[in-house]
Amino acid sequence: MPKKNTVHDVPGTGKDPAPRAAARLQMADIARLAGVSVATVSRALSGSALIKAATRERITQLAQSLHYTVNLGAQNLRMQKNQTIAVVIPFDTGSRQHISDPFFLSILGAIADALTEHGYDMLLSRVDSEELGSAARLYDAGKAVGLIIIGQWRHHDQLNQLAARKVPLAVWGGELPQQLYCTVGGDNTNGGALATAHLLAQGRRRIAFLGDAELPEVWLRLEGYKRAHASAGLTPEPALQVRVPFEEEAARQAIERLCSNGPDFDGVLACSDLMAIQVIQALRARGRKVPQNVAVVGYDDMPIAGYCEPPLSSVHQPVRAAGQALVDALLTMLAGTKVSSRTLPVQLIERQSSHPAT
Amino acid sequence: MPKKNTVHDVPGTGKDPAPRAAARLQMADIARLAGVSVATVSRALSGSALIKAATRERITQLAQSLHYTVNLGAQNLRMQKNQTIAVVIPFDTGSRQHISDPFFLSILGAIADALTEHGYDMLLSRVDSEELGSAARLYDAGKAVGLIIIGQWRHHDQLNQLAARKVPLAVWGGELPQQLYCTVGGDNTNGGALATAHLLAQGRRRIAFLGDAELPEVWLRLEGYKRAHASAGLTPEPALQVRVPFEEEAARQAIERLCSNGPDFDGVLACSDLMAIQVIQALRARGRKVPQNVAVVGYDDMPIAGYCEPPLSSVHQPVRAAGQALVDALLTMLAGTKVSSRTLPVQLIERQSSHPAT
DNA sequence: CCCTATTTTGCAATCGTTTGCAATAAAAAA
DNA sequence: TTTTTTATTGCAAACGATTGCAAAATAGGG
Repeated sequence: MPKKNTVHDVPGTGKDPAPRAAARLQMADIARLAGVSVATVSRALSGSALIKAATRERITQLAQSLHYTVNLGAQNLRMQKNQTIAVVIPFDTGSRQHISDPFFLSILGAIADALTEHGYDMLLSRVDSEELGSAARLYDAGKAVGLIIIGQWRHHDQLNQLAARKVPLAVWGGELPQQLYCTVGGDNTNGGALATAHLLAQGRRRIAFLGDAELPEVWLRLEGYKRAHASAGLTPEPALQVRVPFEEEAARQAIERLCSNGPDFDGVLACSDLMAIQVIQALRARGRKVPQNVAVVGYDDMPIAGYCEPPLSSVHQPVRAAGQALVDALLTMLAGTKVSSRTLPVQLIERQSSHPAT
Repeated sequence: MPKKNTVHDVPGTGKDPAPRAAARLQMADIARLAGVSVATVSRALSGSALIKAATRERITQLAQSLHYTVNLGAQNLRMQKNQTIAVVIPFDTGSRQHISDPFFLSILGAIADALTEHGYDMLLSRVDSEELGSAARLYDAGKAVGLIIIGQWRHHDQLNQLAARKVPLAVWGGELPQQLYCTVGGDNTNGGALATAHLLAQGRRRIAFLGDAELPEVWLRLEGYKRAHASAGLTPEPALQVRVPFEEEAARQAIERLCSNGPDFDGVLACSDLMAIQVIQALRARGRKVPQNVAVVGYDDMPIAGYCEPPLSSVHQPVRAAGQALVDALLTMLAGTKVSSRTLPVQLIERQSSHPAT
């Protein structure tokens, strides 16, 4: 059988009986149309000085008018390059809803922008956080030259394994002791400390901490919480440190449990704004006033924080800078330079949820 | 001359002779290690029955232990296939913040899931909405086989041009008259009508409509708003239809202007939850109570809607279904079947922001 | 008008896979 | 054993681009 599969169906021609998808234009087509060889077309399109200016111009025009663009797959193959970075958003089995946390989404936007700026494409992929290792699939398969992983969750070890395999990797999260990979993250310890100190300064003495300390970032915030207490010469009550996962309704339930059984409290540090908002609502439902009876501070300082009722105090994370930093880290890594983890400064935004009514 | 041009020049590095990026493993390596030809490896890894079971097993093991995966770029090239879809999020020049609207982000998550389910990879890209045409770059360059565009904004025409060029395209947005491309969207007209009818049923008679009617989706909602008035035998006052772009603070300002100058109103239909929340806050600041003085309904029904104070009535859009539908539409289109636009049902979720206090 | 520089162009090999076909090895039949 | 079949494997030509080198075309000098 002859090489039949090289159908050069010029789009739109004739009455092709099989409604094939408009045959892709390729360099050979342009070459034929311009009456030159593919080599010439290739050089012309890449602006090589070897090609006579007139020819180059003519070819460029032609390509443009036909909306021809070199096939990046083939180009990458030949040139051994690849301008794609995979961004991985892990989700928890079962409640696969992490992507809905506004914070992760906004950092995603920041990363997208930073990558675009550097001329990279972004491959987005969700993987089960239990199988973070499989995040490297895209790397192993050569679809991406590096990985940015949003959140380390409880899988420090898997990330370490990836790093050990020399997979280029930048992770949004907290810096941990035995860490082989590079992280970029907000200063969680300081964030926790700032918020706690602020609440203490308001005279609150029984501050509940809501978050899942199994997650490195949260654990660090808890450290800050403890540290702030220590600096004030206080010891926080363990029962006030409540394990609350990043899940729908979890914060509300936690508060309700706390109100019913738990020790009393007059302040709350929640590990996300979403949690904080639920807390406020739950407290309201119980007839406790915010901030009069209980002062509440959230985390992340998403846009909604400013629009709540009462406006929510929150620890601001520098999202745009974070995206930039992650991308920078990965790219310098790819350039062969060793990079160390970075901690970005955070800032407490005080609003009414943690102030006596004015 | 020997094939010397395989210089793995790491970008930026000057004269480093050694520190090359961990040479990528390829099929030839596996072949050498297994003592067979690449053809055999290729067949073994694809599970061909031509290869003796024992050999196949041995090769598979070897590849696995070395974390080898076929290079998808090369594979795609050879097999003329491509399992990547580009998802485009347009942003407005200047205020490049559309991606921060929680709604777009959550639909993004839904699309990601649907694509993963079908075995497609997702390339995320942001483009200036003024140059929507350039969204096709990824398609022309063969990096993606089709496009999903989130929001048509004010660029119906550019989308039509893309469609005319036969770029496989599915767009989240409203269905318009002269439309060549396929859209999937919520039933905006009905959404607008439902919300308005609800407000009318609460006895509200002067309902402000906040949104930018230049956007097709908003325009359709406005149609619904008018239709609902008509069915009730009423005529809405034009001055109550306020043009508010999807921008930070815009809704607040609009409400303030309305309170100061504009005609009086006792109900508001806002075109996103974010707007609605700003509205509530702005009204509060003016001393007007929600819902007693003014009833407010939002749009999208994002998770925050339920957590506001008061909880926000909103028109729920089926985000997950939307993601699925977009992906389905594009994939059937790619399969060669013609698909027509789809309108998904929406649902009014009544909460306290539009009810008399109970 | 011929010969040598200098531009422009094209040939062909290559990137990492897949796959039709021919070649080899093993098994079955004679 | 020799011959025929039937399992296994390898060769080599694609896929759509890039690029070193040589060939062709043009220009410059006698």
